[in-house]
Amino acid sequence: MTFSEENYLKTIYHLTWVSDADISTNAIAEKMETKASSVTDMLKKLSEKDLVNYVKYQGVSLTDKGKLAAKMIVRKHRLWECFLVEKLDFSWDEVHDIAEQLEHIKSEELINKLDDFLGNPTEDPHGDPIPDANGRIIKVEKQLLSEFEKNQIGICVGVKDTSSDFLKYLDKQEIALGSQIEIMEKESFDSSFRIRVGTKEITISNKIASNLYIK
Amino acid sequence: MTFSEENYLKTIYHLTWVSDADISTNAIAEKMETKASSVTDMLKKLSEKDLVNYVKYQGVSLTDKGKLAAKMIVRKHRLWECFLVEKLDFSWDEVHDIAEQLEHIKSEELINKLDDFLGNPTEDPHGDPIPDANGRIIKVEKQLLSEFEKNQIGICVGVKDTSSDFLKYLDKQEIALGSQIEIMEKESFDSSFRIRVGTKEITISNKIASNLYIK
DNA sequence: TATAATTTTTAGGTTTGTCTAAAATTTAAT
DNA sequence: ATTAAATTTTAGACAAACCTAAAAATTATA
Ligand SMILES: [Mn+2]
Ligand SMILES: [Mn+2]
Ligand SMILES: [Mn+2]
Ligand SMILES: [Mn+2]
Repeated sequence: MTFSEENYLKTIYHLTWVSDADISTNAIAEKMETKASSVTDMLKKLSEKDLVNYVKYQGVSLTDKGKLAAKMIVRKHRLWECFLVEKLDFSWDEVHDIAEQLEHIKSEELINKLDDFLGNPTEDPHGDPIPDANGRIIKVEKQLLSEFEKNQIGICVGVKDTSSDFLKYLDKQEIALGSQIEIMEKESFDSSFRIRVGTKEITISNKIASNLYIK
Repeated sequence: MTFSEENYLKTIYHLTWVSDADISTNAIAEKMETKASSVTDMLKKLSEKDLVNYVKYQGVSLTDKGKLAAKMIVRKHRLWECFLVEKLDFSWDEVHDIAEQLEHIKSEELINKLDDFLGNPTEDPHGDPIPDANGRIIKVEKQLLSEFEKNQIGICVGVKDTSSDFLKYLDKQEIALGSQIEIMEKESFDSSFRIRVGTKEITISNKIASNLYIK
């Protein structure tokens, strides 16, 4: 399996995670910053290899084989991110691009030993679940902070947007995974929030609140 | 720089390490298990990028720029081998192929943090020197066991052949880096050796002796 | 439902790195 | 110094992964 094939599978997997329906050629092209015609070429190839169910003009979905392959790539990506943060002291906004490279290293033994070395973590530095060696995922129920109401209290357990910009903003506001967050006020006009993080009280926009997972 | 370009540079570097003279197209082709015509194509490209000095029909050598690039790849290869052996508990005969992949991961910060994490080792699991971040190498003088004479005593500090077969043979004979080796007898007929490793006394062929570095 | 807009596919082309076969050059052997 | 052998380069082709432009199919709109 080539890097390119792996990247397509992973993209289809991620798009399916949020929508669940069949994925369109254009959705893949946009996410991968490539052209629709290139996507069509690749879908034919992946279909040939029984990694996706593809019907011309009708969108695409992963086969069981394709889904497992995609999960193994995601597993590698997230385990490497853990390694970078926990062992090499990278911050959570620096690891994604390096993990994009490391996720393509081919060795089952390597990834399983890395998993053990890290103490078999179930979540990566952004709160996303790590599939085990068989592709099983422990799904933790979590809500967006934006769906919370006044006086509710929760723990920050994940981020939806994992861009460096957003993560650095959270660092600045001292919001991290595990932080306790209390809703002090929800402004009805713009759906912004006044929240308490630890001892500090701050105001965050709805856009921020829509990218923080709370439990 | 592509994987392929990096592999060519590394190969030229390794061939130069042993012979020092200009490297022939065929020598590269043989080492990389590819065709001479492919090598010619690549040499033109590397020459265009000022990574090698290439004169048609006359062989090739690395420029300073090319040599530094090659050293950085070797640095990555050997640091990853250290990581695999020391942190993930791989044995020294299992790490080369995985390191062949890992050496192409692009991130200066990653490799320097890995270097620190490992305690800035100067040698990899096979006794080969690890270039530092500036490309400097600490060369340790070492001789082949085959050049030793009766009654001499030394410490095994490296292997010339790093094939899995050879390394497994050494494991079986309980010869490892750091083992003390004493020449009990040198057979003039076939240049085989009777040696003592620790408490055990064994006979090794000249071929084995020609692949063990002693200090 | 006919037409317009959008999406998707096809057709044909480019780049990278490989190959085979033939030509050019160098090296070795009379 | 020729000729023969080996090495190296060139010429032309191919697969992978991408592209642009045009055609086909689907979806939305009047
Ligand atoms: Mn990531
Ligand atoms: Mn992540
Ligand atoms: Mn190696
Ligand atoms: Mn090594």
